[in-house]
Amino acid sequence: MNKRDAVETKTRILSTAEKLFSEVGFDGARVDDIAKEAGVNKALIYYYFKSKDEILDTLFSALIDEIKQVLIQKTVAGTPEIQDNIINGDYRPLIDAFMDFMFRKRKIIKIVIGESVKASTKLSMVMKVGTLIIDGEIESIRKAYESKGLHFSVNKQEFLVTEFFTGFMPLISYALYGDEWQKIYHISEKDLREQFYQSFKKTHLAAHLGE
Amino acid sequence: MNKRDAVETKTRILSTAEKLFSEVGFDGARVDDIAKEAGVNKALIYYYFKSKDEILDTLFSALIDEIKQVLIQKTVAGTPEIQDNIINGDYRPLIDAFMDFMFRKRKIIKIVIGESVKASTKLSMVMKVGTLIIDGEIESIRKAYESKGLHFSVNKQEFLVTEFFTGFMPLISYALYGDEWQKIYHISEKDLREQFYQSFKKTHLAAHLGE
Amino acid sequence: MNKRDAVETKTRILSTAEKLFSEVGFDGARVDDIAKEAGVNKALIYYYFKSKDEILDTLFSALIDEIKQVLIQKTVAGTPEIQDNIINGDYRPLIDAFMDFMFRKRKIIKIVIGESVKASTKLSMVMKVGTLIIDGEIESIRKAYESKGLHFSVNKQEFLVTEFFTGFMPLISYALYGDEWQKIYHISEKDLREQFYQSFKKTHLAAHLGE
Amino acid sequence: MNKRDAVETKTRILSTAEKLFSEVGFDGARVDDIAKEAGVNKALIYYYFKSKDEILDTLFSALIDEIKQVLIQKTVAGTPEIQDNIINGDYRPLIDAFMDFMFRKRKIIKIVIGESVKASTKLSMVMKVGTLIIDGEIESIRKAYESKGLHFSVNKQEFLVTEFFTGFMPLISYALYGDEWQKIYHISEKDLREQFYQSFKKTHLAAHLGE
DNA sequence: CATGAATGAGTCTTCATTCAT
DNA sequence: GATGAATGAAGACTCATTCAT
Repeated sequence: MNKRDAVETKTRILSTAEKLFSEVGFDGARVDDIAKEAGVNKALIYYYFKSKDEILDTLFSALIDEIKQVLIQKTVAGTPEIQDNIINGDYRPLIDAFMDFMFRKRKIIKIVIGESVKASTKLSMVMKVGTLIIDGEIESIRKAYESKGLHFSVNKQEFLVTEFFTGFMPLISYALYGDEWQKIYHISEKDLREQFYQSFKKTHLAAHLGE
Repeated sequence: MNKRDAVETKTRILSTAEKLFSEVGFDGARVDDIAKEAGVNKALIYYYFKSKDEILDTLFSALIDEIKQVLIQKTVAGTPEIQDNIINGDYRPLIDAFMDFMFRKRKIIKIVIGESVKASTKLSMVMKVGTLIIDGEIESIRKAYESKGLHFSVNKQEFLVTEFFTGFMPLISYALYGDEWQKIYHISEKDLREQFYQSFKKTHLAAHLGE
Repeated sequence: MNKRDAVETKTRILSTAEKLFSEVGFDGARVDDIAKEAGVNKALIYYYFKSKDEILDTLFSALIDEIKQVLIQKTVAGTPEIQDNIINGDYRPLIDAFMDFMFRKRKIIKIVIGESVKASTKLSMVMKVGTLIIDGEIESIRKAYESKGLHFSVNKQEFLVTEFFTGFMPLISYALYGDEWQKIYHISEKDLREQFYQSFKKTHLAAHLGE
Repeated sequence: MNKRDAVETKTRILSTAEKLFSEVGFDGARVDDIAKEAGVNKALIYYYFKSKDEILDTLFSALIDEIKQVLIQKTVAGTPEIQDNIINGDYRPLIDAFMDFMFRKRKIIKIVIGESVKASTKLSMVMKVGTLIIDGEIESIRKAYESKGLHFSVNKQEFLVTEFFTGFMPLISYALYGDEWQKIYHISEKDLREQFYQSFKKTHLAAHLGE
């Protein structure tokens, strides 16, 4: 096997683990099953990863890296258009980008949430990621304002609470329960997302606008 | 041992299980530890419950029962005062009652969320409970309106999406991460709750008022 | 409960145990199940019997007692008619009595055989019972002969081997597998028994006659 | 470890299980003890076998395979000499081969009988094996006759009953209780076998000859 | 006699992890 | 890189038996 194959093998292990962790939880997933479903020998998993925990850590790190990437791309390093939209209160493109990302990553998000509710966890990944995103958001908005010569100030603590509980968590919830909602109410992802966006707009975003 | 003791023993097992499940997750909790911490013989747990799963089911059922109880008490069967408040858009007492309940029940709520994100779960408890609560809410509001000879109508699907994702889930999030937030930001429960309420008011509740 | 009921309760426990032991083996049977099926409290079983083993011992003792009873009644203490038959080589009534008994007792016989094949068992019940019966048989034949002023002599060891392996064990086998044979070959107990008797007659009994 | 070792390990587990099952019964045997006595890690047993039951099944299958092998070798595919013997009514070599086999396999035969008397067992192994052997026997005799231009006919049902209860079961009994008999009556295997053969000859085989 | 509650000592089975090749 | 074999440490669940009333 050449390097490309090796990388591919490791990736296959990771995505299989992601799938299984999201389906049955981290504790519920068996390394045996990951091996079987990934089509590799179990010992090989331990060749690539020191432990089952390290697989999870790798997935988490990758998630955080991607989030940073998306944040930078979609906000801070966003096009002048995006920045205009933000100032004009048209968050639609931003939210859409975010929802795309979240929906695509819903498997690992489920894992993160599943792990975060265990009290044993040190600093919950959710708060870690939430704070990360919100900080990025603040920065992005500030930058947008500044690029127009405007000033943006905010009560950090108040802002955080609002963003985390009424902005970030609803979006996360969409990633967690969107699938199920579609099934129960026989609604397409597109339609549900539109409904969600309307709700989000008239609640969370309305507050943004109002400020 | 008389009947009272037996009931007490079973209750002790249940609350110990609730505690451990919430701390390390359902899979992470050991029946041995539940027994040890509850001060009972392990076999006794299996005398009262067919399996570890049945302990969880019992906790879930009890939660749902309590929620129904609270709902009825605080809304549909509420005092005229409560009903007046609803019509006047003063949801504070209602929300407070709810947050009290949720904060008190945060241990089991964490378990529910932890289990709900596993795809294997049939109909996620969260959606079950969420729908239950929202239906109760609708009924309560309708009843409040009708008692004043007013009419209350709502687009059910739209209402559900809004209530679930931007109303129910933020409240759940408060139960999930309130503790951690307090620790990280060195803020008391009372203060955090006030902040949360203000955020909730200017986002979710504002939409209610606006309708 | 008066004494009659108490006896009845104990009997019910015994017959339920006999049934379960024969169905799933001694090890496979649960005291819990005996209690449930007998409709008594589990602790009550321990009031009547010191242990699960003692239930088995009681069943075994009762079996041996009954065998002795039957033997005496049907052979040694048999009517002159029976004794005539024996001398004339007409074992039919004797064999019939025996098969009746065995078929009726097939449940406990299954238990005895099941236990006897465990090497750990001290002296196998089977050999104990087998020897008991064969000794009785010898005595009965001798007595029949003597009552007619005839003499009956036998090479004990040779007789024992023949009686045990080609006489006693086929009869036991009938008790063990008669039920199943009926089911598989769709044959009534009456017909199977007739076939068995013919086979037994032309093999084992023929040798008796020939002597 | 190479493949040869692996096979050897699995075999060791099987023969240890066979030994223990025959000593204390299937239910009485502990997987822990099998592991300890086979000198392997307990988990390794579950690497090779899905469950304790599967160990038993494997032993049973192997027994049936061996029986088929012996049958073919000793009868249908037997030498002309063997076939001559059968026609001449000299079953000694055949019976000897059979008794050798049975005595060698007495451990697993005890297990089979022990399990077969449990009503829960589907189609009792004993009847399965018994029928298998008897069918093979019929075939072998028929073939011997035909090779000499002779005709062999038989009433199947009658033949089966005779062979099973007065031929097969006494032989089985010898495997079950031969050991014990030797101990009780202080007789060598060789002598007991001779006695058994004489008894078998003048009962079961005499009927064969007479036909 | 009778019972619900309680227990100690297993018993099978699982699982993350490692070893030898 | 890759694999079949092997292992230590638990884990859920069971069961005969006893206790208190």
